[in-house]
Amino acid sequence: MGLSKTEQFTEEEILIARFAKALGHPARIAILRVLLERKACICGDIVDELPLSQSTVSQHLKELKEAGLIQGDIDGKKVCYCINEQVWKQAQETLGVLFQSYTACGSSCC
Amino acid sequence: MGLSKTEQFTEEEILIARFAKALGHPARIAILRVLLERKACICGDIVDELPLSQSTVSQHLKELKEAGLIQGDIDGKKVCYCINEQVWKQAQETLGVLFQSYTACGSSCC
DNA sequence: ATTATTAATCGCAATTTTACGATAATAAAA
DNA sequence: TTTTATTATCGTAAAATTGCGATTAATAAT
Repeated sequence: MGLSKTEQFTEEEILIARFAKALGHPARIAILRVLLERKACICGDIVDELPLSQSTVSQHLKELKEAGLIQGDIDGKKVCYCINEQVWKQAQETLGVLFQSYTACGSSCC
Repeated sequence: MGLSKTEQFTEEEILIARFAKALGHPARIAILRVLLERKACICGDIVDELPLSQSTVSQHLKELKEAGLIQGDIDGKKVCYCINEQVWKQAQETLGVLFQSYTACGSSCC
């Protein structure tokens, strides 16, 4: 059908998936890299850094913003985007916990 | 158009995005949790644990498998799935590096 | 006041994802 | 050998994603 039966899963599963989904496109990783690289946060020079149109980049920014990973503040006629520290760390934490919960199964699974 | 201009991005950006995308659905997080929980790896009892049909779960398993995060070995008429240690750690590493590359921008970005 | 610059949004098209039932395919059990 | 259990795959439908050009909105510059 196309839409997830989101209700059926735990809050944490949904949260982790939401963060991961936001990271699930090369363009958005590239955007985040630009934002991470320049400590001072940047505006729409991001567009110049990416091989995509302005509208497409804007849409990717929107998705990152909706996941909470970044925020954008208006500064004159430009908009300044940057990592949202709190949410970034939350994503780091929740995904980190998931990854760390793996303990090599010693012998022979599969 | 629907498909990413994947070629335009770096290998690493594509790799990270691929891992993240595989994690980008609550059902797949739930599946991984089942796999992580039971150290010994499990087969299609996963289906029983999820609020989705057999075919849907099978498809999610396929996507996790294609991303390399899990593997499935045939055991009689059952199939035993488990985390792929190597790839799991690679995903942990690459995503970890991304998250850690954030250094709080001290003063006032945005 | 008019003109440029910047960024968001709208509308559209192609593709992908999500989901399911039904159908294969495979192997164990009877 | 026929039946049963397990899992993958096919076909289909709805919805979401990706992408772009064109338009709008808002601010700065002239």
